[in-house]
Amino acid sequence: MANRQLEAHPTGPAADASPSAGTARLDHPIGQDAVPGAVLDGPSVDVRVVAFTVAGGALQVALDGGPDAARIPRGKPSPAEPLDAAARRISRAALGLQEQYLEQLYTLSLPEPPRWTVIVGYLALVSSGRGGAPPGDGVWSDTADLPALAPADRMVADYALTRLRAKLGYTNIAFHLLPETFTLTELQHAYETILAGRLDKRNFRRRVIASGILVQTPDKRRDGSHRPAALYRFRPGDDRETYLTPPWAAGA
Amino acid sequence: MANRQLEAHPTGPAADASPSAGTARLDHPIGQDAVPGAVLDGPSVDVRVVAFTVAGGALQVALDGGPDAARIPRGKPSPAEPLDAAARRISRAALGLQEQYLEQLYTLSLPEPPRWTVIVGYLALVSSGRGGAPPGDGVWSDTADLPALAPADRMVADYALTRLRAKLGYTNIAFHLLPETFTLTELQHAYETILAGRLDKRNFRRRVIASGILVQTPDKRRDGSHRPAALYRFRPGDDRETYLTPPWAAGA
DNA sequence: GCAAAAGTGTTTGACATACACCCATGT
DNA sequence: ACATGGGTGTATGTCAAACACTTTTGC
Repeated sequence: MANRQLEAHPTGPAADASPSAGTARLDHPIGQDAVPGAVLDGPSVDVRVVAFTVAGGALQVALDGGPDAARIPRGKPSPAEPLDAAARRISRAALGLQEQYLEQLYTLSLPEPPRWTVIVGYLALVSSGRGGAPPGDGVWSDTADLPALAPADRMVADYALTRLRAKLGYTNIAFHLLPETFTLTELQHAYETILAGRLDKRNFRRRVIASGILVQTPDKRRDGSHRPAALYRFRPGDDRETYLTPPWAAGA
Repeated sequence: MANRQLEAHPTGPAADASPSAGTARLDHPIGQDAVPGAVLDGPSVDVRVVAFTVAGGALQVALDGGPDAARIPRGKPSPAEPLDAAARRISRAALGLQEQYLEQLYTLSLPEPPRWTVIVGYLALVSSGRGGAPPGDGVWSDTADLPALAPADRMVADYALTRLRAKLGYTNIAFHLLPETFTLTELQHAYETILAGRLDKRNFRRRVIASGILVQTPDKRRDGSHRPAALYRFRPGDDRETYLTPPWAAGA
């Protein structure tokens, strides 16, 4: 059944990026120190973190694995490690910085060779302040122009983007994509970038101010030959996302 | 492999129904040349289904395992089985009927002895038409008066209830708890039972009618010494829940 | 003084809420 | 005729959407 889903993805070249292709997959989750011929009785658990940031007016996703074998950052949780902790660790290793938001998305089971794998997908948001490219072979890749991905990676990435867009409508999640201080115009641009649409300046400002999650700093930003913009800060404490993440998520 | 047999699994039939139970793991991708005593490097995957129904004016949860060891119905997916399919199978085995709604909730990893376990939690809704008690040692237990549960079970159950309540506000999920035809008063009572609060009759009817998800049947129900009530039916097709379940969830 | 982005209010329609009485039936 | 639950409409407030001009700065 799951195979049908995978094969139904008409991504074309994506098929070649499938985990089973090529020999250069030394970092495959189970390829590390597997005892040849050992009985592997449970599935391999694979935590995959789809990390977004906003840069250059575009929504970007962190990928690693090099340009010809792009992959979503991933890793295996150790038995004693909560899944959320594993996702945090993987995210930080792949990005070289702290994500501002992390949320479990969905879990799926793939019967694919070389091994039964349970994939736990996570969504991470990274503030655009942390600028540069991720360390190692990681890159930030424009969501509008993604390289070929393995079908499972593409599913997880597509779903992460869907959820990110949906959550923009009813949460304050977008603030996690901005640097510590920012102007209202920058905030609005972040929304517009993710939603791929325009928003009314006055209505946007009214709503976001009325929501009470912003604090205006005394500082202003002088940007060019025009009036300087007031800088705002995300009010600490209103931080935690609420009911979509279980209260006990700390132990996940 | 032997460890799998040791894992407490009093579900009886449900556990035995798993294709992977027993010794013949011939379909395992790389387990063909099994070496006894080898390292068990993957976790046990445990799908747990929190099934709700409305009966007797109360919200109830399906439990099995007997009165002194009440547990949430559970089972193990086989490697080739999508998690959603496993949840459906477990749900039907435990309830002896088809659930009307099934949604993945959250995945957590427990280092607890006797073995590393990854729990995938599901929410199921059962229409109150299907009346009686579940088969075997299963019972419907009032949510207001739950027996003692293992901590993990209680977390999953509490979270399922939280999500159910939250989703009532912005989805049509509650229709899955009702029989095929029902009166508007019954529908309203279901909402009130779950939310533990009163709703205004006229506003409730106006909204639910305006939403367009109901079709009035030509029939009426004569109930007592009062005017008969019109029977409604949940319009088919508006059925599937939308953006909280991934589009590819069929393969999960 | 002009270009360029920041900032600011009012009007309008849609929707949620509060609220009370008549209707159809069985006894 | 009366008891019981089924069924209906109106007035009010809240909130989101549409819409255009003035302000501050650098050059």
